[in-house]
Amino acid sequence: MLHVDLDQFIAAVEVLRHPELAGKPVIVGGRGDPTERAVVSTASYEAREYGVGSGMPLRIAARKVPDAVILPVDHEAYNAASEQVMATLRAQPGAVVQVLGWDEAFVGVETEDPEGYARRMQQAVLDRTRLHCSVGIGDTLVRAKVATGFGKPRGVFRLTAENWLDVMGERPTIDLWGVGSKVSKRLAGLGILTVTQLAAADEAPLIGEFGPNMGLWYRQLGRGDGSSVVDDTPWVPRGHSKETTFQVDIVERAQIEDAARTLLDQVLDEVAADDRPVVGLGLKVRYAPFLTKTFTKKIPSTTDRDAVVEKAMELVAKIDPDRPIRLLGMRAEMAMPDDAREGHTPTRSGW
DNA sequence: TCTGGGGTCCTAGGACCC
DNA sequence: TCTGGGGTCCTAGGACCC
Repeated sequence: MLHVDLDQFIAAVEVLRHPELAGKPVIVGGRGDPTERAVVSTASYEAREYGVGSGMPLRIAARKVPDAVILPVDHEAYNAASEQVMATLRAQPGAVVQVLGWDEAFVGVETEDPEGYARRMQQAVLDRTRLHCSVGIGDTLVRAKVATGFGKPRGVFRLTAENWLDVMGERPTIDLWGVGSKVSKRLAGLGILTVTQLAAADEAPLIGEFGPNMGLWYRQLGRGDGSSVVDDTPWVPRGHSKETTFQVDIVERAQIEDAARTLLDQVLDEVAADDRPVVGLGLKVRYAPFLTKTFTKKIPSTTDRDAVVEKAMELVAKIDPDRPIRLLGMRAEMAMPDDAREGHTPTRSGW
C-alpha cells in the first residue's frame, strides 16, 4: 500500500494564496501574533532551517527567525485544500483511501508498478491542487508510513520486510511511528536503543514494562510488522472537545464558570450537529506548565443540554479554587451508533 | 511569560457484584 | 470469626498522533 503526505501542507497552502511569500521563511500559528501564548502549526522549509518546527512556542520561533512572515491559522482554507487532495486520491484507479489527517492518507491499491502509480498520483495532486506530496510504499501500513519520511520532499520511497532493518535498524526507537519521547526513554532503560534491538528484544522485559498489549506491540513496530489493510470505513468521532489557553491566567470563580460554559456550549453545538446523545464528560485544567489535571464523568445517555450542563458543573466544582488557571478544556463523549465500526478495531495493536 | 488544539487508545486501581 | 477470586465498570492519568 501507499502512504501520501503533503509537503509542508499548511505553509504551502498559504504560499499559494500569497505567492509573494514563496522562498521566504513562513510560520503559521495561533492568531499570527508572536506575543501571544500560541505554538507553531507549520513552518516552511526556509523557516525550518533556523530550527523552527511545529509545536514550538510562537514567541520562541519568532525570536529564532526575526524576519519570518507569521500568519494566523485558517482552518477553513486547509479543510478546503485537504478535501481537494483526498478527492484526487480517491479518483485514482483502484484506490481505497483512508484519511489520517488534513494532509495525510493511506492508499490501498493492487499494482505491478507502485512507483509508477505513486508518481502519477503525485502529478494528479499537483495538477489539481498545485500542492506537492511525498509517497511511501510499503508491505505494511507502518512501513509505508515510515517510508514517506525518506521520500520527502516530493519523492517516493519503498520500505518492505526486505530493506526495513537495513534502512531503519540503526536508528533510535523514537523514529518509529507510535514511539514518542517517554516510551523511547523507557525502552532505553531496558537497554533498547535502536530499532534492531527493539525488533529482537525479549518479550518478558517489554511486557513487564508496558504490559502484554503494548509491550508486544512495540516490538512489532520495531519489526515494521502489522496490518496491511487500508480501511476506508467512514470516520465516526467518539467525541468533541474544546480548550483554550488564557493569555493571562484566570482565578475568579465566576470567570472560570463562564469560560467553562462557553467551551461546553461550543462542544455541544458540535455534538448536536452530529445528532448523537452525550454519554460522558471530561474537563481538563492546567494550573501551570506541567500541572494539568483531568476529570471525567460518565452520565446517562442524553440529548438534553441542560442536563449535560448540570453534570458538567459538577466537574467544574472540582477545580482547585486557590490556583490560577492557564488552560481550560471541555470534552463530550458521544454514544456510538449501533454497529458502527463493527469488525474494525482501530486500536494501535490492530495495526 | 516556555508548552495549541483536536483527537484516539491503553492501563492502573478502586468500587462493586456474585 | 474471617475474608477468596473473578469479572466488570468507572475514573484518573499517561502517551501518542497530526
